Amino acid sequence: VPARLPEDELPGSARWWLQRERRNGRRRARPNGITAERIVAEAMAIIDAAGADALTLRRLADSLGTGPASLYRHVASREEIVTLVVDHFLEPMVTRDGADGTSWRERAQWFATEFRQHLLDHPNIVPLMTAAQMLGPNAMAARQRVLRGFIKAGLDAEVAVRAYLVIVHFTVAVVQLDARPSPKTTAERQALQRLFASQDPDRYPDVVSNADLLAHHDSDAEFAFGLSALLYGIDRLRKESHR
Amino acid sequence: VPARLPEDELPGSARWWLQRERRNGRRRARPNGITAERIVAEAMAIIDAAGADALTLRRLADSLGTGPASLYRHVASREEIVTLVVDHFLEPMVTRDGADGTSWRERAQWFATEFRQHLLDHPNIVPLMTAAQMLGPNAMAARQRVLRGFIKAGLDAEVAVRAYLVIVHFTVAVVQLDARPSPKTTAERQALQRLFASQDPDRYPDVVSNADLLAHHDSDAEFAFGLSALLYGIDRLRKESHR
DNA sequence: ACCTGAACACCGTTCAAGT
DNA sequence: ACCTGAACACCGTTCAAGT
Repeated sequence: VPARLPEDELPGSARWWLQRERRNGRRRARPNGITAERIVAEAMAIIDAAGADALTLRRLADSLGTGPASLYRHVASREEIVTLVVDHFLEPMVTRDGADGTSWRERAQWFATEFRQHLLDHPNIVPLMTAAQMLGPNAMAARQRVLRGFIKAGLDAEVAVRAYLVIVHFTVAVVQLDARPSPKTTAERQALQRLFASQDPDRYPDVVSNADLLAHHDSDAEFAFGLSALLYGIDRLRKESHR
Repeated sequence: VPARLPEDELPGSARWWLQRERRNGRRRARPNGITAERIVAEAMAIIDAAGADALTLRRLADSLGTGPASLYRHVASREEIVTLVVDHFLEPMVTRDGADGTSWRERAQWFATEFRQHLLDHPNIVPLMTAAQMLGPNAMAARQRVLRGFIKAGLDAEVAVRAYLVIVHFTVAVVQLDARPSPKTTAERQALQRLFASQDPDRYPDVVSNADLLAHHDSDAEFAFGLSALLYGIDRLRKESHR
């Protein structure tokens, strides 16, 4: 069993990111073509293609034409690679933009929708977002972009921060619960409907009689509904704080 | 590499639960005191105490006084154990009740709050909820209880189902993103504040100037806010469908 | 017939030996 | 000084050998 670092030194924690510069100064000798960046990019490709479980240091090293031991010159652990992959994944959220010169609600709608789409485009990354705290450089840049947009559109800083947090959490959340192992193919939906319908009608009458509704739940609609409810709520908050 | 079952045979999927009875009929000889139930209860105890990563078949077998191979007489894989642990965890949600004879909003508030508290009481289980589809017997019973309550309180079946789904998803989601590896100790909060404050003020001015707000985000408040926004939204939905 | 010790095919990580 | 093959201490799972 490897000695465990103090909790807050875990890759991805605030302290870990804070000390990253110093650590990287020490490390990072002249490599033989392999860099942390190439490792992270390749790791993300493997995860995208085959899922997080398939990300093996042996397979990753293979893709890069070395042995697993060589990776440790650029990266401290598998956990660190995953942390860096999550930040790498967030990179497009920095540059993408639209919704300029519009209301904060339109901006929020745009941001949430584009973020959700990016998550849906990389379903194998989604489970990793749970453990991630989104404190890397790309996460910071994306955070700045969204906060700036909200503030420019007239939100108080405090409301902007709360709006940002609740929207990010809600979006990751809904995608997460929706991008679960069994994708909703027609066959899977039917199995789900059958499972609900086959329950004991004496014990679970409402599950049985609503089997269709429960099985055919539309995640796009749920996202749209939840988001609009949250934005509506934030708007009420905004009006209170303006008074 | 073990041959991979078809996707929908994965433990926890609708098909898997549907075929469980048949499968269990075949298995389940007279054991020597070890049962699937004892395995699941002990597995949950280990996860509660030491986290999901600590759930090792060797350690689990040790706790039960056997070798790892013996577990395979009662259970097909580690994955199956985890699936059963999640359903076992949901058991208290079946029996707990309050808020009888009240409005659907009070019931929803009660249910969401008690569910969140149960999740917060078992933080090491929370990450497992992501992959879980909550289709086991206890999940079914809890589903029935909540739907029944909503319908009794006057909601249409369709609105009740949507309300149930969005509340469950939102609750798991917010707890999930909040129960992340680094619990929010004072020290961790300070590190977080320092991280935001130490960003480049030219590139991330709004992150730097709002470091305090970003770091001191209150998850109880966020949950309360999000939930009330969702309930308000459902109420508008309800009024539309009643018209 | 039931149970399980020992083995198999993997892991992430370390470190001494090579260049 | 840098790099990495080989080894270490683990996994989940299987199966032949024991009772």
